[in-house]
Amino acid sequence: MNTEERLNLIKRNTEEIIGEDELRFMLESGQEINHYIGFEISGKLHIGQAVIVMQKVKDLMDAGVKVHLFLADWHSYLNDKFGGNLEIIKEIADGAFKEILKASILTLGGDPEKLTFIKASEYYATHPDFWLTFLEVSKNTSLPRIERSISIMGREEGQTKDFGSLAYPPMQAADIFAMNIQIAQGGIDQRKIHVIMRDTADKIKTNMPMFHGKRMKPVAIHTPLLPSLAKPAIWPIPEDMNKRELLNKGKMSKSDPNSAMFMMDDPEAIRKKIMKGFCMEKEIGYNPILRWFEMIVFPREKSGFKIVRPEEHGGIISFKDFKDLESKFEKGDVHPIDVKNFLADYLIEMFKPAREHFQKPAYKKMLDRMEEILGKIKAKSH
RNA sequence: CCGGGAGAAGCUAAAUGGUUAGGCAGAGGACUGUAAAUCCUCGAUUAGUAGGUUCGACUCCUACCUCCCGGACCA
Repeated sequence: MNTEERLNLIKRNTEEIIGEDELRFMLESGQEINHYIGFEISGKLHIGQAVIVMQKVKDLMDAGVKVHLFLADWHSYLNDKFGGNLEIIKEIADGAFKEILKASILTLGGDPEKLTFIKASEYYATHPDFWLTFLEVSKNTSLPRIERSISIMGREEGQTKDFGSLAYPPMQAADIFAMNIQIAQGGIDQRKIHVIMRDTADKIKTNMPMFHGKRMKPVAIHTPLLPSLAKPAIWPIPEDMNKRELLNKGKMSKSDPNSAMFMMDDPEAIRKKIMKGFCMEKEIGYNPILRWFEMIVFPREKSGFKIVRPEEHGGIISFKDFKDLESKFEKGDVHPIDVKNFLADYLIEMFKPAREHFQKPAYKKMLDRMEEILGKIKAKSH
């Protein structure tokens, strides 16, 4: 693969890349590039993470980048995951959660053995100078900025937060510096923190961001968020609102079981969730189902695909690319049921490896154990 | 630590001490070749916890817990 091919692989299906010049420079140098993406330890990964985010991890692997999956156990504690129980968080991080990440990459056709995991708590224990970097980031960022960046933790604005949660953004930035990362990956919701990271990069002295002897700001790669299939909060959407923007805002939430889909969902559950999806006939402005085609199906079916329907509903119809699907949908040549049926079948087939992986007793046990813990925490908090 | 306020379903919210309205979300059904919209149906053996007063407590009292707001302490 030449530089251009590697760059294109890294860039495809991203929302944005901050620092493309640096990225190009690094690729041209031929030197090893360190990537990282942090995961909070929560329950199962919804497919926005397992498919969209992990596909980018695989792209980076394929482009010859050294990828690292950062298990952010301390961050999860700060963000009250698993009832804020750090011991449970650590256990899940080493068990079910890591296994889910491996299964994701397996499903996407990658080699789980090539993934490098780093657990935050272990990293901090062996790298005490992390904390000086943490202070340096903190010292060079304003309080309002930290507060603004904190919405990524899934909190509403104005909601009360403890002081510890303010440590989260500088920690995340310091993680990147301390581990000598050149590419920080995340969903577009991570943007504010990554910008803080890049803005403070020049001020850092202890773990100066370097690339083979040259000072360099880490690059940020952001993937789009897979929208929830639920109907928008307001419908019909007023003329002056940007439908696409709204669609991205309605991201999937794990806490809402109906808005989130998981790779290990059984076929009936997948089908049901797709069928429940909001999908207006001929509406292409706000249509999460079509957006899923754009984000999941077309990147994998580069030469297009066809939908086989009963004769009374039009018979076989094929699409060469997303625009083609959109225009046919807008004209009413394709019905919501047609695309829903196809999408359900497609996802059921696509997630088969993950489903089978977690049917193996050892892994199933891990999942069950995690569900059990989550259930207990839920019961306790009521 | 002191003072003040609050705690009712997933969220929100009314009811002079008389046996928990309503709204949103959710579930089921009808109608659409999906979903949405609309229409029907359902949902707390129960009010932060534990006691007490009373014929009767969400409502009054006491203690404790949690959260919010002030103040004190500033070595």
